[in-house]
Amino acid sequence: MDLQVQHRVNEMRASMSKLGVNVTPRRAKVLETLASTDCHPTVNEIHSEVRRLYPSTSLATIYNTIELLKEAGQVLELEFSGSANRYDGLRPDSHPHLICLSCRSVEDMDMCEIEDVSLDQVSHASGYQLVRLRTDYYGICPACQETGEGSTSSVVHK
Amino acid sequence: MDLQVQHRVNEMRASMSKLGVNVTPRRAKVLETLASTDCHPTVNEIHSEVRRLYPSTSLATIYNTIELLKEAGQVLELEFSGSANRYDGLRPDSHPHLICLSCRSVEDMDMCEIEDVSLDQVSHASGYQLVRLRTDYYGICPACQETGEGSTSSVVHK
DNA sequence: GATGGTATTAGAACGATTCTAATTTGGTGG
DNA sequence: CCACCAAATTAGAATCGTTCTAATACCATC
Repeated sequence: MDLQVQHRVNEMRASMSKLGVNVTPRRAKVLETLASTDCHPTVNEIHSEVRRLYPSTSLATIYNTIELLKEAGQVLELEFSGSANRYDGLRPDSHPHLICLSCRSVEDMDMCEIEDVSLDQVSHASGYQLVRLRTDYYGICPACQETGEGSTSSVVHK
Repeated sequence: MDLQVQHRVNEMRASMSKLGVNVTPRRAKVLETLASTDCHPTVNEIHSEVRRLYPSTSLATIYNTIELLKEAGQVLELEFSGSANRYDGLRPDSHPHLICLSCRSVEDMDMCEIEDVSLDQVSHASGYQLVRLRTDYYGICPACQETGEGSTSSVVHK
């Protein structure tokens, strides 16, 4: 396993242990899967991956583990109503994403010149106790533009 | 009907007509419902409201009308995976919201000092053809803080 | 080896959304 | 006034992601 992945998995483990949750082999494999990709996998994708090692693993275990990770603040959940939620275990803090309306890819957006307004700032101004921020840009990714997928209005509005 | 509401409904009608969609009485009532509130209603809430005038209206008509409004770019859809989507017909352009994790309220966030990074800017830097931006702040609203709903970690993480 | 608590499983239940097929409506031309 | 057509609408089925439930498996400790 890549050293960086290993390091991130250890962080997650530590966080869970601190909550009194014990990290079983299946759970560990969920952590590793999340720490190994920046593709923001769905529960099903994680499930498939865990099954390669533990073929009898049920979906419930994945949902369960993700719930625990959420409680530990170690995974970021991106909700979608029409399709499956996506999860980011590499960077559980709030950060912006680029979402392709055509191929449904989700990638981190890292632009040095973009600075998110801090939660503290908005908390103070609004009176809310804020814990999280969602910032997602929706459009057509460069790859889909090339194949012409991004040119019809139906796709854009889908 | 309030003049401002009337004005907004007319805008929506015009947009739909331009697409060749005709605005039937039931559809008009959906528009009016959306234009009359800044509470970001769910499909069910709109359905109930439309039923007060046309009791036989089915849910499908509401979904259908909202789909048409989306195509016309006249409603903003806020997706949630665990609960029903919310709709903003007053301001169909991308704008930030404050979402309470306790009472599930959704309100517009209007802070003059906050300036969203423009889609054009991010489009240029990322290579995406961007059409929409989602910016939502999650936390506990002032009302829920008072009733102590915001103090338990379970609520925060729910 | 028995006991108790946690983890896990399979499948049922749930809820929002979408789909489908049948019916209704409203306008147009005979 | 009626027949006809296209669009709108309906009720209910189907779908799909997620959550719940009850039973079973696992594992440490006594």
